[in-house]
Amino acid sequence: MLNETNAQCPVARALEVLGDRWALMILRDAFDGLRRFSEFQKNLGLAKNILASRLKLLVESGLLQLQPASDGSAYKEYVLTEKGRSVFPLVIALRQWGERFLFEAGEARSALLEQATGQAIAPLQVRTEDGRVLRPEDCQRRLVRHG
Amino acid sequence: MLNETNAQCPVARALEVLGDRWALMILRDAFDGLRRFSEFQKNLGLAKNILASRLKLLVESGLLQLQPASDGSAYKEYVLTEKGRSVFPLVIALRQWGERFLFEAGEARSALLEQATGQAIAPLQVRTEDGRVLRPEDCQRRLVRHG
DNA sequence: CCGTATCCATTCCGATACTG
DNA sequence: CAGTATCGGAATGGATACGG
Repeated sequence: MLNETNAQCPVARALEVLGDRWALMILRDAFDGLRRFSEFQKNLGLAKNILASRLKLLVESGLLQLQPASDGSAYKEYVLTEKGRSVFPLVIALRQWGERFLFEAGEARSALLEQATGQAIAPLQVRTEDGRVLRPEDCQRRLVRHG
Repeated sequence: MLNETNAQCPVARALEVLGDRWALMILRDAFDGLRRFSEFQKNLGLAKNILASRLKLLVESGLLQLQPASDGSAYKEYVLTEKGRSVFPLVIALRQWGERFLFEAGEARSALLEQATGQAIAPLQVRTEDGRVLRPEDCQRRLVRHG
């Protein structure tokens, strides 16, 4: 997918790992606390061979890590690494965008922002380091390229 | 891709639109100021028929909008709608994650956060509405489901 | 339970040629 | 310039069977 220009683009590189159809769904479930192969499979409803290959990719990419099962059983668990946990803002961005634009009025949107903490999440905003909110128009032609 | 469980998940819905191999790359370029068919094609290096179908999808999904060309030529331009501009934090999240984890030390990372504004972007953080930083561990089992 | 191996259907993508 | 039409190959996904 990457040509020479885009090989230097961090967005393009990130999409090489995360742009897959299942990667972010698996990570979403991992953030939800899922760890076991069968849990992912049940919740995602995808074929086992596909799940196996995606999990392997995520492990190889360093987003997930295989660990002994926490319940003492003989099996392994897939747990997020620091690199994987760092995808959190991305998943939240997806979630907020989906909530805002992809639900009809009738679909109980109000409940969607509630968390286990009982505390709503504030909308993600892009800010400069001095605290100003940065809008897309403000950084045209510099989002991608280096020079 | 969506089963019944995930059809109600805003992350899954968002990925139905944005999880495509090209959608976020096109939007990235749109944030960079690209508007014309040929500009996208040149920068992304994908086949014209593919680009045409993706642009059509993005227009149908309400992320892009066809407008008369700003330079007075006879052609049309693809410009971001409000819905499309709202993907901005997501692209920034991708970018920051890519910069942090997908570049080696030798690859001039320092320049990557510079913007046209000359001002660095602060790392995106997920916060509750009362201002506390929210980490993934804090909201297990409530990221996706409603009930 | 946790995968791997195999097979098949479908979808996606790139290249090319063509049109207004 | 901005697409559409067509085609072949590659990648993807699902189902099933099998093994540790």
